[in-house]
Amino acid sequence: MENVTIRMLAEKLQLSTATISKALNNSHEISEETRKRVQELAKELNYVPNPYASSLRKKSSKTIAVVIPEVADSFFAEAINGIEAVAKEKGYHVLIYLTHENSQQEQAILNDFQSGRVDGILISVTMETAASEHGLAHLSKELPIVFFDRVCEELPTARVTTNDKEAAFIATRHLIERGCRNIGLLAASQQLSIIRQRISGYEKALKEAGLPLSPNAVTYYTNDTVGNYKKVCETLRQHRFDGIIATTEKLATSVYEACETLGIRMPDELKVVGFSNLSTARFLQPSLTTVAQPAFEMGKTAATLLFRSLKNNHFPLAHQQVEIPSQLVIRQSTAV
Amino acid sequence: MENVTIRMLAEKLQLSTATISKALNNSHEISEETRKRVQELAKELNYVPNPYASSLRKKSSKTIAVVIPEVADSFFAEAINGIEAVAKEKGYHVLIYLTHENSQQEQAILNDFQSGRVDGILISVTMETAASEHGLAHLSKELPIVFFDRVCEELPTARVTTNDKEAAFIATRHLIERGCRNIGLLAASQQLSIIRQRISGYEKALKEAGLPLSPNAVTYYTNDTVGNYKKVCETLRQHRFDGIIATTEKLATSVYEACETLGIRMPDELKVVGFSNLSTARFLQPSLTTVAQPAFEMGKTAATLLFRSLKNNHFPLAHQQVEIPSQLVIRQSTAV
DNA sequence: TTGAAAGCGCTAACAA
DNA sequence: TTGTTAGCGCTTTCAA
Repeated sequence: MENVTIRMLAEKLQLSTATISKALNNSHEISEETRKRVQELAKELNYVPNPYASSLRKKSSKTIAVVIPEVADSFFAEAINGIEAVAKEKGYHVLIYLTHENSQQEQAILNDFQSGRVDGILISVTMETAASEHGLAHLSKELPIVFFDRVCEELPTARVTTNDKEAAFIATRHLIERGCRNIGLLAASQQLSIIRQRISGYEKALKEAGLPLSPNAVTYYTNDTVGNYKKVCETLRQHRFDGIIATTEKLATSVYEACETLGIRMPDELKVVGFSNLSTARFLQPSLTTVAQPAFEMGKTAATLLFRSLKNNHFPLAHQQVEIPSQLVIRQSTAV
Repeated sequence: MENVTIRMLAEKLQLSTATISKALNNSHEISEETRKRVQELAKELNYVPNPYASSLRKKSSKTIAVVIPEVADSFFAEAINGIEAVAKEKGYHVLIYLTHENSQQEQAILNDFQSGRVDGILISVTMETAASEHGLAHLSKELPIVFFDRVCEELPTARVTTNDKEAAFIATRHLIERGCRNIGLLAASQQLSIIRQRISGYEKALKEAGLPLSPNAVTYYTNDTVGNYKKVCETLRQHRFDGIIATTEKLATSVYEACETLGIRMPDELKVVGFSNLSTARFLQPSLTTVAQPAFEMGKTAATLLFRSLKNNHFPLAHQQVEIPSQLVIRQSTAV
């Protein structure tokens, strides 16, 4: 069986393709009767419109891109859930692109979007991304872009984050309240503004408690899991911290691994808070006190903003800076 | 700046659009010189081809669909990684669709693919999917489809699974060796062939050990996390199993939760093996003995098969039944 | 309320 | 080696 086209419907019904098109799109220019006739035949012949013909003509693809560093991370996985929920509701399709924390790859992906392949972009940038030299600024003039979680602060477009600074502040204060006096912070990257926010919240808490801000208490990591693990070991060995803030899920896991290797007992010798959405956090040994980010909500909100802008050109994306608070979930890794 | 098209290049260079098109596609019909001229101008003007025009004309979209029940599951997340790696290498785009274990939604998604939106499909079906009454059979005549993990055995197309039966056999035997005599199996669904495989491996191990096959030792679950948790509690309370095989990651987590609630001590009172790719399995309390599925490899293999078929129509997809073995990783949840 | 016609940007026969 | 031409399937003026 040939693919059914609008032309075939037109011939069968002795109507023009224009009429068919309008009827299928429920145009009110069309009489109720013909509309019904057309739609019935369409259903009967199992007509499915060719999306690419439509996209070509309308210059819109009903497709958005989600660009993220990785998918095997419960934050991003949940965020995708949120995005997908909204996209499905709006009848949009979701292209997914992984950057693997590599800004070159990210760049290449973004370049492709010049083509009109997608109507809008949801992105959480890599640890290496520096917005300035980034095609992102250019792209944002052609397409609506919404950042979620890992934003570029320099770019005047919508951003959905959690309350990174305050969450880190609260987490650090919690450690202090639990008796920690020498608290280290494991940072994912110098580049990321959300990490800078977290550091700043951490510093604020130390200052308020009158604790010194030792020079090497903040250490930085890359995308190299094995290298990171080694560096965590090194850091823990050198500094003899009594408290740790791990700013990513993977780093939190590395702390468990390092403690196992080094024979450091949590929480007695080291108390740990992790930024993490791990569903297993409560079953870890010891259960992990987490800064639980509203991943699903963030994805959903970001997508909602994007679709609002897609629906209405004049929607001021640049003014949308949504912050959704995280929750400190206290467990055994910070027990006294 | 207007969008640069092939026509604009043609005018600037005083050539025909046909020549431009061929030059850009590195056709050998074109002289080296004009090819260079064209490509240079293209680069200079930052020409980006319109993918939808090309798709419409060529009837191929350089896009594949990945249809999965959920993304917040380490198996599927890793599988996506594998798929994405191959897709990126081949220059394909990846549309992602979540069915949320709902075969109606799955159906709706699959229906859309009649449109030619994608060139091929990678799918892991829902717990409810019954292949027979399923549009899948119909679709598979129009598009190459590769199943991974959750396959439809009835459909004559490529399948990538792990050695479900044997892995379950080994896992069960392991429990028996560790002294279990009353082993329950938590099954995700009656419908899924991979679950039936796992059950059959489990039964085989019991039989070989001369253990009875008690009627309610296999319990079935749905997509309702809360409901499942309750049912797990109920099951554990009623049966007083000394060993459990959890056939999905989520069910394994539910066992931890249920044990906590019921005050059952793992591994003393209950030994547990979970089919799971949780990166935190080794840090759980107790660390979880897992059947670790080769998720990344399975995704990669499935994608590779799909692309092979895309490249070569005559590639006999139906004969590709790849099985990649899982690994039993023994940890404290099955300690004596 | 319907239809004729043009065209979205590209590719592929076929001709030159 | 290059160009002419037609057309992928749809939407959208504009005219009837």
